[in-house]
Amino acid sequence: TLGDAIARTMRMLGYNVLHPMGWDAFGLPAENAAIQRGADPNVWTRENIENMERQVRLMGTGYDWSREIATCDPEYYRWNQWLFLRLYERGLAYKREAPVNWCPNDQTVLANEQVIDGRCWRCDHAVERRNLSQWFLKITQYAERLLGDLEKLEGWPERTRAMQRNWIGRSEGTQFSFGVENSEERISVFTTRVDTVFGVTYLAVAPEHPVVEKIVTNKHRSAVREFAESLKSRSELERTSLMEKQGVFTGAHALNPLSNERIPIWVTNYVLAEYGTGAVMGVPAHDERDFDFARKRGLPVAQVIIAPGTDVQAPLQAAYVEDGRLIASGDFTGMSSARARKAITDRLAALGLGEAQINYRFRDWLVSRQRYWGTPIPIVYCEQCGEAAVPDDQLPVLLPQNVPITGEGSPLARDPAFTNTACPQCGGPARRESDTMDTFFESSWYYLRYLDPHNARAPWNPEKARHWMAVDQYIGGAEHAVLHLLYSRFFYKFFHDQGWVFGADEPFTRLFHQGMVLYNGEKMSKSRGNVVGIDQTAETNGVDAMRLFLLYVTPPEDTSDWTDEGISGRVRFVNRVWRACEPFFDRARSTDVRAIPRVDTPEEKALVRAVHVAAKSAIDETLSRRFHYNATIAKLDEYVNALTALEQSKPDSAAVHYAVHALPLVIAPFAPHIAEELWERMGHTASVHLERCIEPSAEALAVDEITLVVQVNGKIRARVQAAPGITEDEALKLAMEQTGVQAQLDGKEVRKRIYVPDKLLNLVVG
RNA sequence: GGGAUGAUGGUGGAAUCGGUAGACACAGCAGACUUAAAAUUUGCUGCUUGAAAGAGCGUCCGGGUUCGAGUCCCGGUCAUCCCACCA
Repeated sequence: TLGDAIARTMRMLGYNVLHPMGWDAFGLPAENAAIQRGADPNVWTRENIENMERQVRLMGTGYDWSREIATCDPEYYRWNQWLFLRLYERGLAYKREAPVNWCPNDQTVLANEQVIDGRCWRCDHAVERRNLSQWFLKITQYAERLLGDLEKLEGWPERTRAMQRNWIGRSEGTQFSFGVENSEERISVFTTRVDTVFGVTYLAVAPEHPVVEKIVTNKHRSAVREFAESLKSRSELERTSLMEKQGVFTGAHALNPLSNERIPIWVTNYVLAEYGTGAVMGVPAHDERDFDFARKRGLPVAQVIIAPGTDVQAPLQAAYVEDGRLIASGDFTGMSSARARKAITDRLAALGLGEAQINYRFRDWLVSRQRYWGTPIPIVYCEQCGEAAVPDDQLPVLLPQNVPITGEGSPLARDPAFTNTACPQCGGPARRESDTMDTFFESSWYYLRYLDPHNARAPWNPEKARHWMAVDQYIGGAEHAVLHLLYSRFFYKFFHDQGWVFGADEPFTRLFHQGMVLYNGEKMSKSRGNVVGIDQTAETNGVDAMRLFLLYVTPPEDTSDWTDEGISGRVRFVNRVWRACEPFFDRARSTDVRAIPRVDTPEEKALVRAVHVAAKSAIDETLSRRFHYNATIAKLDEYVNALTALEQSKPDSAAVHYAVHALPLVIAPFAPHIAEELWERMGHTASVHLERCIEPSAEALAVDEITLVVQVNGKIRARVQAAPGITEDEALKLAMEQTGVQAQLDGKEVRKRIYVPDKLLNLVVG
């Protein structure tokens, strides 16, 4: 509804608006329906699209249906496969074994972005860690650009940019290695606080770290294994948030490369295998986690940083994590933390042991799924040639029909008709990849397909992208901040690098997050059984009243609550509009809506003004990209209230004629049905939606009289009516006549006067 | 722990630049119309005080800047969202 009101207003302002609609149709809901009711996902999805499209059309949304797309259509997903192969050719899609998120309920792996607080974004089931060989997209190669270009996205909400910044999680530090005593092994660590390196009293290593097996002493081997096993059975959720810091000694020691101190190596549960190097230097004096762990394990605390201005210290009661000045740090003693970080990194680099390093918290995007209802990944595995791409001329790799879906294991893997194929290189027997793509793959580029939806030779024509892109106004929920909106930026930058799109390398110039719609304070969902029957509500209240209500309850970025009482105000409004116009139906085209009528009385003048105030509000809210149509609709209320009132007393007034005939034009973007009906009944033959909107006129917006606020010492003491443009002296004269003002002045001297023309006069007295 | 955003009547909200706080609507109350109800319509509706005119208070709390603060600054509380044993 919001997008439609924007598109309609822009169109009536004379812009060429592309307002398309498509269906993100692959994904788990269809597959789950198949499991639960034995439905064919294909049929189920088509039925859903049909029903949703019917409802969207019912709401009077003016999409360009000739550009409609559905991602489950082979016409669409063949280009998914095509794009996947381009990424593959350029090394941006790769298969690798790695610890990944596994949802045991949905029986598939998930991207990190799809794990919310350790749970599956779809079914809320706790996610497990598994080592699996999976397809990834190298989004981390674009980390720096994805992060840096956030600054350029001034049309995006700050919170979304902050979320992406958080998610990318850049951190600058130093990576360097410790030698292991009596071993050739070295253990690399990453730290942002290399200035604390002389305070290292132990090394902490993740249990999965490959070095563990190599360095653990026989005496400690069984304890370490037992510890690692005990962690394996726990979900990531338990490991991170619910468990205390634990650890076991490996029996091995490392050597601090700068101090040559001998330090114990521990395996701990609080070091993550996937971040940084999987190993951390333990500095209890200057890191809260390390302090906590050292205390539990009786490890020494060695302070090497002191707060500026202090010198000797009692034993630390808590970690001192601030920057400061180095002590007991060899050559570096006395330096500030900032200087020391650079100097120590340089020294480590000179020794060939390390270097400055930038780490990102986010990982490559895991795109393969062990599910049926998605785009097949166009790769085959040949016994002779290994992994091979499906050639472009064999696309699309069609998703087979009538595959049994049980919810156990990958459906495609069990379908020999699908998996058995010939190797595109040697022609020998080969097996197709049975995983499908994450649905976010499709949704990362669909906006480009809208430009060229029926192109059979390419996903889109670059010249069309040159003409239309980037998207001027993107509307979507905030829940996609680190999913769809990040992936799309990545894809678009890739397309830009390939020369498939031009100009800015960002797909969405302006982004607006629309709030959710609640029903009586509850989230609408099928599982709660409280989805408002659109058909039924439309039946009782009318579509235009629904549209108006959705825009009116709350500013569009906020969560709105659908209440059955609330909509009655809009139903009344629509009825009032009709009643106000009804008497004019038979007086066809009696008024030129482009000519502002001459009026005599203040009431008539006020009505003409109300028309222009409302028209201006719609335009201002649109062009300012604020979209607070709730304020615009309030002004429509005032417009119609003024019209109804004057129609009672002076039904033949030129102002009433004007206001009646202008009304369809002003409400057209918000209540398109009644607007069209009224327009026709007033004798117009062409659609109101092809008209230009009413251009706000300064003359019509001008007022004859203003209310001047008179303050004494900043407190309001009187309000006086005056003509606009009144001079300060005249205003003062008027003000002094007011008894309330005189009482406050009480003969005191006016020290200062502040005059805001046509608004306010403030008298400051001693 | 870090980050972002917010807090205005019984309710949703308005006040876009520092200049009339509460527009507009919902709910409520009282009246008109009606046999009655619905619909429609008129009036009232931030709090305290007052018969009224009016006066005082009032935008989460405490400070500050300013002639003037819902709006700007500092400190705090609470709420929502994001990240988080990220080294």
